[in-house]
Amino acid sequence: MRSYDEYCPIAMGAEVLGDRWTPLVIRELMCGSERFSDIHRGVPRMSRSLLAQRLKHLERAGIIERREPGPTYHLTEAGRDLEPVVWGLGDWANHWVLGDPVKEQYDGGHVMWRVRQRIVVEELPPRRIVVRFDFPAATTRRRVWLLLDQAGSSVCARDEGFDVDLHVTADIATFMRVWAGRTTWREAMDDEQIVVEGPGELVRSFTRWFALSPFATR
Amino acid sequence: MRSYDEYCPIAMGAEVLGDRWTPLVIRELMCGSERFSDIHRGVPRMSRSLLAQRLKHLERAGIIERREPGPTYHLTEAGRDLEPVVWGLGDWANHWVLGDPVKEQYDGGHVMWRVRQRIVVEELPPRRIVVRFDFPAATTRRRVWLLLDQAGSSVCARDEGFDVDLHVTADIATFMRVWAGRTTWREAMDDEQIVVEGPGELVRSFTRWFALSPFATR
DNA sequence: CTGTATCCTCAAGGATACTG
DNA sequence: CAGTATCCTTGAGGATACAG
Repeated sequence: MRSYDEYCPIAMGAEVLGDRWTPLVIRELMCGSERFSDIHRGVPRMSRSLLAQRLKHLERAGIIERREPGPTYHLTEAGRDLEPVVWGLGDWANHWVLGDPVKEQYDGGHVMWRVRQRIVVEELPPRRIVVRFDFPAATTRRRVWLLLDQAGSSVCARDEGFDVDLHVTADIATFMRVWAGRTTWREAMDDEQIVVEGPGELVRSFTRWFALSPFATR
Repeated sequence: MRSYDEYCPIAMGAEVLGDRWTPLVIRELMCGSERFSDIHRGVPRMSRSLLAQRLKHLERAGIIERREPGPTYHLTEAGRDLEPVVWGLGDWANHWVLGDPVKEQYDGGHVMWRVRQRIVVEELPPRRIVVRFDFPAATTRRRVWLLLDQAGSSVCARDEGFDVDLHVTADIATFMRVWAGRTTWREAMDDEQIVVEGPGELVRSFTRWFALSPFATR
């Protein structure tokens, strides 16, 4: 982005945070992604070359640090200091501009990636769990597997013949509204917009380890 | 700006605040400008057509409100709610990225416009005061007049034959550093980087009604 | 003063393929 | 996995002139 050539902190800050995609890259780092591919999974519509470019730029600006081996990316002290600003922007938008999701956002893979980052590992049963999500109305990634494990969970978009423990079938818009805290599990399930099938014990524990968006509870 | 197509408050917020110049336009509104030309004087490197476009966009987004007659522009409730985010961004940059001013920023007109917005009207003598500022090292607007009045002050970049009460001659970089709170009047004057000439009473009251940047004292 | 209209340029960034 | 290289498009926005 071209400089504003103004000696003003707001202008300088906007030069750092104002590049396209940059706030989302920082969001991914704030949400725990450290590896190039993980960051990219959180911002999949951005090209890999552009992500590489942004990471370099942020590194030069002193916001992030690249560590070998790995490599992994981490917020520096300056970057961590920027977190409240980015969360503040999110809180503002959550209050004033977030509406219901629209079709262009119906991406099962993307929601599930965000979901995965929030799984409450401590509440998981002490064994591996596979959950299959079906979002018939999604425009991309209509079927996604969530592989949960206290050691580390992951999201998979290809059928690799897992033994599925839990089946979730959901209207993706409703699912996203629950995730965003705009409606409740109870209401969505009562309306059968979300159906969870599997062993009763798992179904009951589901909403304990499945945490909502960071903005849902604020 | 193209949409990110993500159902995420940070992405939505970035779509509003991420357009080029937009944070600076909001800054101007936060700092008290209401009229099109006044806003533009605060962001003079932006073209007028682009400013018009941004104002419309912000109005559609519910951040600002256009009032007739005038017209004047004002932050809405949503817009005022965004203020802490923008100030937060500024505070962050003030701490982590603001260095000393560089040549591209040596614009006497722009600094003085920012200065004017902060004049402490209550501390002014009860009559009209004209201050002439000379910035020999400035790249644009090397000479600027500040017209002070309890009814309303203004900045003028053309010699209109004023009776000048106070002459300020300054190295613009030092002047900007004082403005930003990175050095003091005392030090700058001791080094003769800033020289204030005029009636003793006015010279002494000068630093009372001349307030520094909002970021200087934070 | 408060914009609008038009033209034109340039560079950001999307798409795609490739590499160590 | 972690990028790089290249090509190519498009639309953002700068410059300028004009209008109510």
